[in-house]
Amino acid sequence: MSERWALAAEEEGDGALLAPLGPDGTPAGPVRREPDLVAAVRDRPEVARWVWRSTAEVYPRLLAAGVRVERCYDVEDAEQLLLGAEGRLGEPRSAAAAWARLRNGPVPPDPPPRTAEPGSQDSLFEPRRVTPVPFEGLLAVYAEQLHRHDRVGHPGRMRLLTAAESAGMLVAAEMHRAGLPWRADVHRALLTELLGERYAGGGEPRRLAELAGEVSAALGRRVRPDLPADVVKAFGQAGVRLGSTRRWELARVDHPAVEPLIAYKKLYRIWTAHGWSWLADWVRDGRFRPEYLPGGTVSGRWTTNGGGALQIPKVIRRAVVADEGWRLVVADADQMEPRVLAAISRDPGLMEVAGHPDDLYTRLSARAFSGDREHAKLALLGAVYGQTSGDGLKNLAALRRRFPLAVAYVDDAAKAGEEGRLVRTWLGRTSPPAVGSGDADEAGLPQEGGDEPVADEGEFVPGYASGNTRARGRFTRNFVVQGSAADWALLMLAALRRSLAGMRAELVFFQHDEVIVHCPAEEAEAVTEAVRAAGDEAGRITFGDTPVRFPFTAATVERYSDAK
DNA sequence: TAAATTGGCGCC
DNA sequence: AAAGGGCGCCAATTTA
Repeated sequence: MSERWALAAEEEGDGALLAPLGPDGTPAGPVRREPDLVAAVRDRPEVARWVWRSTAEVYPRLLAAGVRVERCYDVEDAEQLLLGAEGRLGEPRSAAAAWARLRNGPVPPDPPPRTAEPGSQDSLFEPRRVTPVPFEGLLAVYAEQLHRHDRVGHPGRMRLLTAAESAGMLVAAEMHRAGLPWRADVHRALLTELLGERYAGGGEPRRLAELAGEVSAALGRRVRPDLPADVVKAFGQAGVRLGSTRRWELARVDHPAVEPLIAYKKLYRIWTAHGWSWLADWVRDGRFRPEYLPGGTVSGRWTTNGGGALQIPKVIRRAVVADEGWRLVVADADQMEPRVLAAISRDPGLMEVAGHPDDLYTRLSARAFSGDREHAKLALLGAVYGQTSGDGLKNLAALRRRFPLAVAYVDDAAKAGEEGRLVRTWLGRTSPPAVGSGDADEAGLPQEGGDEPVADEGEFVPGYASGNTRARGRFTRNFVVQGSAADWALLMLAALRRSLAGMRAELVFFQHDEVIVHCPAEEAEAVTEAVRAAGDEAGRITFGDTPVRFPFTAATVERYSDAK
């Protein structure tokens, strides 16, 4: 049937340790050592799931040898998710730590996170400094983890979550390997067009220097536009008081320096964040290969390491061009937040609105906002983000009248946060505890030790400032929606990956609710269909039996910038 | 002098 | 008119 094997790379050399696993996760045969990890996997196509310490440690080696696996179980990722579910977030998550806890031994701290170095696109191949765990430890931790799934609030959902995020780990490694097609020549031409030529001695390109000159001329003295303090001072001398140099504040000021200043800031950003040095650092052989970290944010959204892959400015997307004869299928999930809110709150009205593939906000506005789509959208996003002022509040009242369960769902999450309780996504990813709350979670599980996670020390101290309490409420309010959307996205990616397995198409980019698949032109139609199917399938698997649809806007293009 | 923080802005 | 969630990255400034 579905065979499961545990696998570990030997610390030295190419060898591997392996063991077949029984239904309860314990070894079903002797541990064996084989001299070639890649061959060990390649020669066992019947294995349906590989259990290993860390996907990032093992899978790049397999991919480099052209070997893919169907499924895996990432023990360290699962440890992190289980610790969260148990209200123990912040305890070390390494397999070595989990093994130490099982034996009541001293628990080693986690190694610090690695940051990708510019230029070293193969950072995934560099072994991470980890505390080694013996193979018997890995086996024991895995078997124990299976039991721990049974003790959380929703065991079935938790099993789905750990399996899905493990699938995400496979996708992440495969996307890193494939890379986003990137035309350096197009990028360079774009930079020259926007920024002007570079001067020989370095420094700002021509267009930036010109704009800096215009700003200075308008303010009557030399100003460095990239220094907020200098800008505020110069405006002050010109009789304009600024609290900051943020764009929205500048845009309200009537002064001839504003326009060139805003233009400067926009171009400066492109120059520093996605300019010539970025190109030299991150694009190699026509591909941009960021390192993806599934579950890199507390809410479960992915992050990337190096190159700012999730913040590629729209104007730069012209450099993302499919290979000759190939296309990019660019697909965006439509109105994901309200659809997810409908599914998790089970609000009948909102589920009905979200039960169609056409524009949700239009339907919403027809129901509760006399056809005003913008108001409908603002009200819903305001509810999800915890907006505290503006039009949002009046519109929120209308939303609450028509969709009481949906609004109550996020209100309850906000209340939980304000009271220092934990909240969870639909599949069971848990919010980090409020630092300073010190309480065990609602399941009444004790918290070991007095050390809180070091992150955010000093924020959210109850009783210190009500502003922090409210901020905590906004965070948990958003967490349940954003995080459940991330749950869905994992299942969507897993489903899409499965459908693409028989094609030449490759997933090359993922950004929260958007995917890019690079494929031969003749496969584009099938890929588009696969994406659409993956969206709805993920909706069914993640959220169960609801009428909510998860449609995509998909475009087949040669350049990323031509989508939407 | 190196590490941590700040301001700003890109994306969702 | 002004404001609400999550990030990463850069340059400058402050802190240790």
